[in-house]
Amino acid sequence: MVGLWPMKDFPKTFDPKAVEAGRYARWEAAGLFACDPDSPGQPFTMMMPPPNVTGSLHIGHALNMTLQDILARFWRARGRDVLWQPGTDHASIAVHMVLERQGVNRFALGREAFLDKAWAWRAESGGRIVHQLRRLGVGPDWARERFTLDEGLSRAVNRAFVTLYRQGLIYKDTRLVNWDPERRTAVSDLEVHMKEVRGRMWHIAYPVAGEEARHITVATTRPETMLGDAAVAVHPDDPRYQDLIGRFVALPLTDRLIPIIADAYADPEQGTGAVKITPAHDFNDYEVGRRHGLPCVSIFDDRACVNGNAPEAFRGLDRFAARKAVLAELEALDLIEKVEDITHSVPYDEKSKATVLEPYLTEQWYVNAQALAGPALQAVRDGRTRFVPAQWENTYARWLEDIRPWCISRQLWWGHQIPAWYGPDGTAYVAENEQEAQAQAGQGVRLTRDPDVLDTWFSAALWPFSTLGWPEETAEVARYHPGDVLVTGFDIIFFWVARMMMMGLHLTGKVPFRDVYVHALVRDAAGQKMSKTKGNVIDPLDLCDRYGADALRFTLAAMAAQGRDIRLAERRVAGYRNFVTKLWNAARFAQMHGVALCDAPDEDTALSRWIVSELDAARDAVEGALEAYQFNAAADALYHFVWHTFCDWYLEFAKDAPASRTTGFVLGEILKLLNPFMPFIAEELYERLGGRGLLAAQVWPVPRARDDAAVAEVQGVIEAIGAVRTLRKDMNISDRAYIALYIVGKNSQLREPVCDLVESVMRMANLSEVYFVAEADEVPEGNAVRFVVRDATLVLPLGDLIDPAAEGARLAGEVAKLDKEIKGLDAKLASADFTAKAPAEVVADIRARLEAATARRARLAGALAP
RNA sequence: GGGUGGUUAGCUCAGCGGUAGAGCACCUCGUUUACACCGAGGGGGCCGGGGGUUCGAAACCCUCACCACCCA
Repeated sequence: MVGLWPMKDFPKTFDPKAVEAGRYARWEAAGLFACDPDSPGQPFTMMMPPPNVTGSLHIGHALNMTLQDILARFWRARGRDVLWQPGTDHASIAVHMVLERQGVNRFALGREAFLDKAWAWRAESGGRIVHQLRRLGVGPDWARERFTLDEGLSRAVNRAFVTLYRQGLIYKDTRLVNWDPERRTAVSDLEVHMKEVRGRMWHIAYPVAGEEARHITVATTRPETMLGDAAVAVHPDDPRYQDLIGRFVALPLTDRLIPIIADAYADPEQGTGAVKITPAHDFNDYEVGRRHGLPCVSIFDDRACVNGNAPEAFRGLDRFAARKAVLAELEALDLIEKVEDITHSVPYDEKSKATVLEPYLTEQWYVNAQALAGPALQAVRDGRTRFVPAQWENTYARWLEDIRPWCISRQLWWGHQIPAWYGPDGTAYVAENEQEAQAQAGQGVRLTRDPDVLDTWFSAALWPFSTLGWPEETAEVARYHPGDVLVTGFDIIFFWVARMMMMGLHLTGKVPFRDVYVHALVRDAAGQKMSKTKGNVIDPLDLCDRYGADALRFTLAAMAAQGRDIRLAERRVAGYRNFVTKLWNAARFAQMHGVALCDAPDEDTALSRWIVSELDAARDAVEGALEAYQFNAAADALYHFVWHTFCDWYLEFAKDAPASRTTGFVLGEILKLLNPFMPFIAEELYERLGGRGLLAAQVWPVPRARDDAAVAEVQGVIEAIGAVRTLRKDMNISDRAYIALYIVGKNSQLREPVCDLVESVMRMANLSEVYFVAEADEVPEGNAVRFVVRDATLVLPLGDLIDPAAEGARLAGEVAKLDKEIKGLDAKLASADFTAKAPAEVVADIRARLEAATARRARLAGALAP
């Protein structure tokens, strides 16, 4: 099959847009991405971290998905039955926010109508990201796509909840939580974003009860919370306040007396050393309050407006208005001693970063995470689950060792409604469905379901097995669980990885995955985290448009070095786009000369055996790197082989006889090796070169015997050509001046390889003739440039083109350089410590280097002498 | 305050006990039909500072400085 594509249809550059969509559709239609439970292949399971249903593709997703797709395509080609499980999570609070932004007020609308709107939104624009993923060329098993609110996954959630509840590991408790007063819901400790903001520190004098003239001064950034103060604390050893401990202050603006207590929480160095204690509105104060049995009086309602526990005058004011009112009153009473401008950390909600969160005392559902953490820690300690890079084990372990109860209820509507029903007396009946709850309560008891939903991460924690049908004992659970690897970013080790470990081990007895590959964060070229507000966001779809998905994918892989963030500069993408073009043109060259893909190379030439050996080395490097999740090393090996070995040398040599089986063979193998990284162009070229079927369905190249002798031969030729080129440039000989080359050494190891490739050598080094001579005096008289390659002296008789003095100086310089090297190596070998203590192979290596340098010096000196 | 990672060529980064590397940028030459998104050649580094371990350190240990992130 020759001339399959007329040259006018094989332009000089690859147009990604023209082929990407069509290629993807063909892969999908061919069922290429589907797992095959009946296949004899060993399963390879990878759970896609489900993107948020409100999300759209950002560069972090692009990295995460590209790396997974590389693994999926690689292992599939190596014969594994790959299940890459896709889906999205329902993102409770994010969906609420999306609808809020559209002007939907859920409290006005009511639960059912709100949920209708949420589902309608999801049907229309939810999961946009799932379609964007196709632009990247990534291929999970779309037929198995799941959503965390799917019926099966919801059943898994109920089963998990009920199981843990019956085991006493889920319970209700009243404690302080982080509260979002706008959405009126609890939020996770992990979803609190501490932001440094300018604020003020007010110093307020509290009158000591029964001593009109005496005050104790407390400092606070939140004066409005004084209405809920339960005490003033001083350090037990603080000499200033010894006589006040146990006495009371008259809390201004109220008619309450509150005690002055001694607690080490009060820092004598800070401010006045006295601190107001508001147990219902501050996490630290809550602990102090518990230690001292103080009342815990909340002065806010769920919207953070002052409630009935505060004096009449302030009721109904929101927290910001309340602050103004309190300050005005205190001012009027002349109790404000000082106001300082400060910067301090204020808790905002992670999602919008706009709402100030409020510590708020409520009853919520909790998971006893401490009980689940032990097995999760143990599984990593004994290696059943392995972090790559391993350093993340520490992060994981430190968090689990110090884990707090996991608040799983949210006062939201979009999500898994908690499977708990209450009787009229408040008794809770926890069951997988209402019928069972009714059965527990007894017929005729009126039940009301708990209105709250679960933290989205609760269902996400079940993802590795709920997607496979758990709690049913499905064939998929048996085959694909536990998974082989989870590829994710470090930012969700706590949110997700740790929780999957805890839930997976507890509910299934197995770790959810063997390896956790933790990749970097993608930053901008200056190392800044990308954010919309900074305006430094790089849009992966835009990069795909401008450079092609293959170039973007290859860039991300090439920069994904372990343990380091990626600073993505656009010119790197452009650079790898150039690599795509280079590959394209290599194939174009082959096509022009009628090369077609071939199952086996020629065996009869050193050139062929050399490139096949180099190809095999590249295959080996890529395999080893991918098995170890060293994506950058794999990409580098491919880049170097394709460009600097295949294109720069092999194709140049091959120009004398381009249409060889070897060229067709090596090109085909290159496409297979590149397929995981740049699937679009690889597939396109595979077809253009007459490949059968789809490239993406081909098996990975098998190892081949390498021929070290052929490698050494061709490398000698390459060195000789390189040496001639360098010398020409040094001597300022134009590329167009064709000159003769004399190789001194009739039995040189260079002789045969150079003779075999002499046409190429002459073309590549711009030579007019190549002569082999036995002795240096056979070279014609006159000025010449001499240099040494391996065991031969090469001479370029250049006559008047060179200045003999300059050439003599150049040679002397070379000799001096070698003398220095020889001296260094000699010194090393002269050291008894070195020869005695260094490993034998290192000593032998130094000896060999010394010998080579000495021989080289002798040849150069010989050239210098006559 | 506690923890983690980083500091290697102008830039972005590999390498992590045995001759300092890549890509981009830069300089010189080149448009002979695969490719100027190219080819050929070249310059450029006390591997953050200081100690130590070792026959040998960019790499291992200690320490300091600065940067980034995570947790309080």
